[in-house]
Amino acid sequence: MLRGGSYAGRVNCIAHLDMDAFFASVELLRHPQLRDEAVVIGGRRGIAAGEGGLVRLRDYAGRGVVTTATYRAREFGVRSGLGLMQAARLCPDAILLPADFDEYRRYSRLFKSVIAEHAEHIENRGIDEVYFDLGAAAESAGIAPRAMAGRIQQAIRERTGLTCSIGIAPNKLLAKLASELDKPNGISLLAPADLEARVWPLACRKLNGIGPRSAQRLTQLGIETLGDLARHDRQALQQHFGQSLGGWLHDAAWGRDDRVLVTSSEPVSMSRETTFERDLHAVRDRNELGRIFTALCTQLAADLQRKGYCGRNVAIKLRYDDFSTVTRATTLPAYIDGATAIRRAAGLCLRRAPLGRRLRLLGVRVGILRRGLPPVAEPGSLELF
DNA sequence: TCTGGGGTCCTAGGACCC
DNA sequence: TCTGGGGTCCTAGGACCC
Repeated sequence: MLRGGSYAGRVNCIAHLDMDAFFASVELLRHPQLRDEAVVIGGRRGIAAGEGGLVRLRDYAGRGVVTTATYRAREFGVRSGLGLMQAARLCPDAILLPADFDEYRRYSRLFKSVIAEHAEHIENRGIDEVYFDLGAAAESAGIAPRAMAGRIQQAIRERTGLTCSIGIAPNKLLAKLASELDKPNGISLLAPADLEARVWPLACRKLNGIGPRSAQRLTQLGIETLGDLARHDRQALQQHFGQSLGGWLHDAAWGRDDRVLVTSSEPVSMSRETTFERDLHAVRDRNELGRIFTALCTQLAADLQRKGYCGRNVAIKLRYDDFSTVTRATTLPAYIDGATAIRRAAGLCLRRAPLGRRLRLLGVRVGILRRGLPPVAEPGSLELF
């Protein structure tokens, strides 16, 4: 089934545009007095206001990770994904702000609408990134790609007050890599001829698609840089990582990527999950767990209905106190979008999961989505037959 | 007092059908 | 009766990304 649109025509000059420290920069627009402070976005609901209405990282106690940090905070080693308690050790004086996703989404729509005024074929990559066909945009404006990128960067800055970095390359893989090379507020071109000098010295982990696990396995083979990877025997990589991943790793190190721009897509699944304030036990904390479970199903049903989708696969996710994770799923004969139906199916999944040890997270997901309302079981309709 | 929440895609294996 | 192959649907886990 075709799940959206793509654009493959005459693409030889792709741009990857990445907003600089997006959430943190939006917060600095709202709190300009914090511009020279180390600011960390993160934590969980209900960060209490401290002295002067501000919470310092050292005053925070509880679970949670850094979502984003300002460049000032990054100087202390604070990065996305770091536990807040660890971040507090590195930079106790940093200001901690809760995430305001409604506001970030508003700025996201704004900067993307600015790009859309200059470029036609745009691929969304989440809240703060896009790919687009810079070659076509530059051609219709009658200027060089780099000048076009500068024009868009400037327009975004004027309209949003935010800076971004743009990578320009013949394909998405290299464009993504390029946008990281000169952050913040940079523009970088990466041509195939630059591979040896500018790409191969980089750590494998820099490549979009090589995560912590693959990087570790590469290290075990003595492969640290993309140059090491490029020089490694392709067959040997395929022996080690499998036909598909091994081949991809080798191609990627050589800057080869023929993915097209995906300019529209339909969601595959929607989910809600929550990490508890403290670990809960399925039996001893039965009531509290039940309330949270039902609330997740209710929120998920509201999400589906607001966006106009129903689905027929329901899954739950459990994370135990040792951070191990299990999932249980069930596919239903009919599409649903209601809280009660989701709760019922999710409840059956829960019964199939091990509940002996304490839980730190519970999640509910609906998949096999379809646009529209679920079929209504009309009372008495069987009598027609 | 380590480790959020929302996603996508891939793989392996089993059930079932032809 | 036995053997085998291909295709589809489904579950569970895992890697990765923003």
